[in-house]
Amino acid sequence: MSYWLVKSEPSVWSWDQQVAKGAKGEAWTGVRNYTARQNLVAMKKGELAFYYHSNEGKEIVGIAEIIKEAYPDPTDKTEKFVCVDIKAHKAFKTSVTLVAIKAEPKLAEMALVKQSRLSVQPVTPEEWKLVCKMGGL
DNA sequence: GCCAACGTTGGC
DNA sequence: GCCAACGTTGGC
Repeated sequence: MSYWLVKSEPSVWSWDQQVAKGAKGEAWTGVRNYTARQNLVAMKKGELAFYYHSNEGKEIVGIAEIIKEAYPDPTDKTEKFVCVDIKAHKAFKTSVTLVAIKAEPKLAEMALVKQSRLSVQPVTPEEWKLVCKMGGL
């Protein structure tokens, strides 16, 4: 069981829109980076991912679940990249801001802090537990 | 809106 | 296959 973190600009696709899709979920398309692609491919059905809002908010707002493993991204004309389907799993009671993450020494190694540009990242079990706690879950 | 960090492209 | 130029992301 691996844990992940996916990023979205709320102006493009927000948590609320994801929630509105319900159990059916939505294709997580638009990844055009090979490191992120590798992470997408490694995702297994049923695994969980933090849902992070970049630019606006800069906070983790909830948890999504992978409901379909990697397949070719229909929005990619070059046919090199893949996407997965995810659905909203659980909202945080309180969102965990980037500021709060940076203020927590145990989270200093998070990819979110170290590789801020990577849009699909792995999260360690320790980080997962702590961030869930900070989010009120 | 600026700029640093980083990924990608293309000429050699 | 290196590396300079360029484009993009995302925090501030």
